[in-house]
Amino acid sequence: MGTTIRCSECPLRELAMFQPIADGHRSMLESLRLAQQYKPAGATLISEGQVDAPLFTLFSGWAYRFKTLRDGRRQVLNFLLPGDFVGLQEKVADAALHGVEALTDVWLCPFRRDALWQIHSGAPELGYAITWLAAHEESLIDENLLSVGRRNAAERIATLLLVLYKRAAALLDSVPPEGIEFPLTQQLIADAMGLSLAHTHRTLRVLERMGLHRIRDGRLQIVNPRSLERLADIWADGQPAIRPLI
Amino acid sequence: MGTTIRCSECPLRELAMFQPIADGHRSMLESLRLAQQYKPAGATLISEGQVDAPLFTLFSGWAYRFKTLRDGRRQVLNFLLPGDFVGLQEKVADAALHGVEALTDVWLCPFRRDALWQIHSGAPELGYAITWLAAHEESLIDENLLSVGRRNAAERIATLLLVLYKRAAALLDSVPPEGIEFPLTQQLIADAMGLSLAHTHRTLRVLERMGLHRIRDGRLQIVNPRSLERLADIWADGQPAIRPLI
DNA sequence: CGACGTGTTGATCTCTCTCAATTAGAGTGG
DNA sequence: CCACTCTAATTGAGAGAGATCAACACGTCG
Repeated sequence: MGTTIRCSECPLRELAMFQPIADGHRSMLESLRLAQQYKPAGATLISEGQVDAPLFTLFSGWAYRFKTLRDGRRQVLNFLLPGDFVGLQEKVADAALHGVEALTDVWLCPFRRDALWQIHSGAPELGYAITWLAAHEESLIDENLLSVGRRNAAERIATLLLVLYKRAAALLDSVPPEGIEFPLTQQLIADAMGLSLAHTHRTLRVLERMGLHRIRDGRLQIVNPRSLERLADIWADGQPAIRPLI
Repeated sequence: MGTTIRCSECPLRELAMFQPIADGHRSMLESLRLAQQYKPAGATLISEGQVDAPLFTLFSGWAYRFKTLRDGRRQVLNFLLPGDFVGLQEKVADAALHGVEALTDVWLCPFRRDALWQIHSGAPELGYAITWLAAHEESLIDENLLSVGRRNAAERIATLLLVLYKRAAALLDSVPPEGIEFPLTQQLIADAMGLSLAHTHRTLRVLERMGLHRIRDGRLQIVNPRSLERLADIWADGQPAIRPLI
């Protein structure tokens, strides 16, 4: 796990959820890429206000984007899973308008600073894919905004668990009976859903007691998907069948 | 106001806030464009769940994107002003995940369904601009999510007024003393900030009594920008100096 | 072993919601 | 010109979801 994996051997691409890519495009990406980087859990990947932020694809592990107010109140904007493309927003602003932090140990595939333009100009298909990814991430945030603005605590948490479960499960060949890896702390759930820690905890307890889900040893099981979905009120399951990977 | 304005004579482009564009690109856009469309205030531009949603640039007027829950609770995701590019998200999903409604009478510059790909493949600079716009809109929603998740009612409303004021003012040569056009109802402000109508009204009153702003006859004046900014706790004023226009 | 992070829980408080009316202005039809 | 309707703004009273504050438990780790 110390050496750089070549794009031509990228295991992420093996997954059915990612679009196939032409060999030419694959090698182009490889030429724009730098060596893979490892960062431990808790590491800052992009700091709020950072001027020359990196551009990378999350290769493994979980991370999250967030914003904070001066007095310390923090809002998690969304969670990042393998395959997510990070740093786009920094390219439209002088400085990063949000921070990104590793939630677990992560590996990144960083790109050269000029990669965004190189990709657009050299491979329109991939440029289109980047636009796609940007629009897709926005749709995730839209869903979060709906949660935080209009759902009550139980509904918010049900929605979050469900959405994260589906996203994480899509990256697995099959979901083990103990459920998926789920590294979120209650504080993080609270910060993502605009709730206090205490209320998040109590609400989590209620859902668990109702037999909707279970979180044990850093793993999440969805016990009663039907009820959770009814609570969350999600239609259009949100998860596209297949997506690009840059 | 009944005839289609040619892109080569587009008055929006005259504004300093929009990037200049090469003649070739301008004519390309023109070839991908359909006739301008007028829609009255309240018209549905894209309905939630719509399958083959249009792609357009808002030419004049205000609109907003929103999502609703089955029981009718509604969350406004963001407001759209002239120059905003709409319908990108619909291209990454089978169906529109949100609705778009005209807030005032509007004029649209709709594009052919295949325009997105044509632009990316035929003019990478414009493809890049589209990615830019997508990332920029996401940053607006990030700010909204921070508001709704972590700011109290007064802070939320201060933030919204300030941000909308700046965006709208940037589209004007100069701001008249009566302030900018401001067509939002209190219900809409409530739905955007995740508040109830009653509390929105009371909070608006408080801010006005404190001498921070004034809303009269559909116009918004910022009376005390300093205090509003302190309340809103906005750094990095968020508004890029110059942006693309598709 | 003490420090620290995370989970857990009780008691209290308050911001914001809900429900209910009332007012004001614009538009419509007779 | 006036009744009628509708939308948006306005306001009061009461209720409640969720915040805040304060402990305590438990496991890990240097």
